Amino acid sequence: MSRAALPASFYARPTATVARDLLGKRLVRILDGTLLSGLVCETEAYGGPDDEASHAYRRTPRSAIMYGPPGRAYVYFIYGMHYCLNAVVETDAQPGAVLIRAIYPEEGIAVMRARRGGVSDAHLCDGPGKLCQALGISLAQNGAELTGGDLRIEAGSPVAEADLRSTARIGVRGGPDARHRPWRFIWRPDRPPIESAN
DNA sequence: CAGAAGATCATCT
DNA sequence: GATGATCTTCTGT
Repeated sequence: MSRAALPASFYARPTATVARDLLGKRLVRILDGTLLSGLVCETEAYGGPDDEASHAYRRTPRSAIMYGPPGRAYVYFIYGMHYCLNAVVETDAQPGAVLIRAIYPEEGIAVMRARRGGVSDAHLCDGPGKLCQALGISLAQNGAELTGGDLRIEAGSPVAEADLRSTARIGVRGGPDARHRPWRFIWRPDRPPIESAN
């Protein structure tokens, strides 16, 4: 499979575009020397001057990284117990971020199971806090370069890319006019990649 | 410095 | 569908 990390130019585009295009891409995490990965299947777009829900709506110490170069990880701690992983997108003029909401686990599933404390496979990584727990992502990864290293995003598999060429396979919810809900992009492949392997 | 809210999750009814 | 867990971050005083 292709193991080329996406270049920074991939992220230097409008937030919703990046959120859409991240579907099917491979999120890779090297944890204690073990490779864990899964295909991105749900994202959410935050950004733009009118998005009050975006952490970049106001510039604070926490959101400062969103004003930096695109292609880095923005990790924050929420509800006293969960971490959320974002990709910084756009430019310093239009800061934005894409929340990675869910992935289909593919590699290193045994490790993910252990880290998730016995939940069923269907719920290993089906939420922003869950995937961070499964992949060992915390504030230590804040600011990490997603273009290479222990936390990176690679091109998707040919099968995933082909499936995503059909717009019908992508669900979209929210948007600026839907009660200020952020754009959410959902990809549900015909055959969930989880095999009983690993 | 106090107070409230929060891009969530697991569990319970 | 509702609730508790748990604490950082931000805002107003």
